[in-house]
Amino acid sequence: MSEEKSLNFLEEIIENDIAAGINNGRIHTRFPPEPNGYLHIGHASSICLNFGLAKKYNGLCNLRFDDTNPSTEETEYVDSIKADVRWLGFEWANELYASDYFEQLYNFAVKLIQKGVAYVDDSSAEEMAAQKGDIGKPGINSIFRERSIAENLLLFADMRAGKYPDGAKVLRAKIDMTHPNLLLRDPIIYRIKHVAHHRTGNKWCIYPMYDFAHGQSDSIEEITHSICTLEFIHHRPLYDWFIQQLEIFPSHQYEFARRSVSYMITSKRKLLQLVNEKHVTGWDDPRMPTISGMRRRGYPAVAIRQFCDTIGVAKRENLVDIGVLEFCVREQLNKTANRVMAVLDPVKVIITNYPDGQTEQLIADNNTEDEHAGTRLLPFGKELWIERDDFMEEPAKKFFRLGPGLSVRLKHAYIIKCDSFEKDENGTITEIHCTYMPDSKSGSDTSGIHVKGVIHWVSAIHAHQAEVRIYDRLFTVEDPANAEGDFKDHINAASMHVLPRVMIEPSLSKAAIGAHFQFMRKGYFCVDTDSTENKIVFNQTVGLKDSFAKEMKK
RNA sequence: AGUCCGAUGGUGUAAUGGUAACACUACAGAUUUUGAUUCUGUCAUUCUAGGUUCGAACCCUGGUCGGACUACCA
Repeated sequence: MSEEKSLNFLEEIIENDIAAGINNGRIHTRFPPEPNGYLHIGHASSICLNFGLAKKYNGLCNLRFDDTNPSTEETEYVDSIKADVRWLGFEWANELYASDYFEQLYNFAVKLIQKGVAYVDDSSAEEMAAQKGDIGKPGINSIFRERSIAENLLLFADMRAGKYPDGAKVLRAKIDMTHPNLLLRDPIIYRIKHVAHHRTGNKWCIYPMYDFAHGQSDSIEEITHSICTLEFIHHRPLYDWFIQQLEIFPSHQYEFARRSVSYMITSKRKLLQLVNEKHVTGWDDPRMPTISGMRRRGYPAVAIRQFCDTIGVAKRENLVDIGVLEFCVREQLNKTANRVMAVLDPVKVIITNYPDGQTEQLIADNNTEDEHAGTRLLPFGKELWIERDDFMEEPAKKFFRLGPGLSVRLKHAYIIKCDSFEKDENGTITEIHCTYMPDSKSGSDTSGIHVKGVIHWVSAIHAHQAEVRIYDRLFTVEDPANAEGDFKDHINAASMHVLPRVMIEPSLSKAAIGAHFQFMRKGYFCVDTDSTENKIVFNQTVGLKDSFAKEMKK
């Protein structure tokens, strides 16, 4: 009964708050993306946290789009974000938009003016920057700081009415130009932008700054625990100041360290660059760390959730080994993916003592890890395709596969022995000649022969062809965001290999888009969205562990 | 320079004043009709100097190191 799992620091805060009766034990979180890009693995972490916490403590979690900058935001992104959150397995209590609060936010600003703690400033961006001071050096007051309340009210109304061009005026909070926290040196809270908004159209020509929208949006929604990443820690005093001045619901913000994963990049700006400059085929390129990319690559949602859970949450910087993510993916797929046979790099095997033209149907289990997975029929014949690297002309030590005089088990089928082989003028093996042991058939083996190696194969006359895309990490360095030079200098030029002529067993030819398989002894693969009626395309999701390859490297 | 945040095996996370643990990785072995899976084992950890205490990863003080902050972005 006492399967006590330790709490992370946020759970601890929440449990303490519940125990103290704060908000009567009500828990309400939110996931607040800006719709200016696709969600990535870092967002997945935040989604799992916010939705997960709400679920664990019988609370609610909103999906709120922080859409305060119309220049960068688009409906396409809204749609993709909703799809990704749902695919990850979460459903929001309310779908909300900061833009829904524009009128209320405007009134909040008016209230600050009336209280004498906000003013309209005509200074240019350069002037304000100059007056701001510096780290460790106090700023100086703007000459517009002491305008009368009446004048500020009038000016702000005129800003809304569109009487001024972009950049002519801003509304600022009047706090303290000498504050050690730069964010409290009279921050801008409204700016003029004659730009259409993806939801409000041309209704507004002034837009609140993120800092004047985010905290109040949380407050309006009565979010109890407003969870965000560490870089917003300096903003908290500002949000608290607004809440206090406006006398509205006191949401509390808590910050955690964003999760970095090795060989990945999670800057929306940089990801957008990869897309725009065609280093990848799109936001959902299977090499991208986006949720849509990982989905297309074949990572199961449950694996991503498990990953987020495994790496936990804390406040220190981190760089999580991508191997942990791959482990979670393999662990899920091992339980769920049906086993099939596909030969990625084919070489012909001819079984000389097998009758010409004969075929037989073998029974193959789909997944021994899943007792409900069932079996399928697998055709066998005289000519087979096997993997080129399952044959060695001069077998290495401990090579348990095919080579002159060596015997091997064909999975689900017979034991064969290699008698001879043929090469072309380049030294490439073209054909391998074997004999099979008729009494060694899987399931009814009476041969008494024991072989150590088992290889996969596909019957040549029954084989279908497929394109398979093999992926490697997108970057060559562990931490591309912090590596020397531009992050694009570290793009892995060989991050994708296309195998145009892979031999697949016939059962695979009608697999549905998105279906997961284990290609035995090779890895996990899924059917790509590029597949058509006549051509099926597979993505390699992740390879199998390969202790033999590791051994050979030594 | 100022303010704030952080520091536990190679990596990530626990231990909340009482034997430093779990996962991944690495390594070794067992099982295996996937060199997969599974199972067993091994290596390896509290930034530093003081203080409080019977007892400190934990509390206090100083230091060191790392990070964040100076957009009409979020």
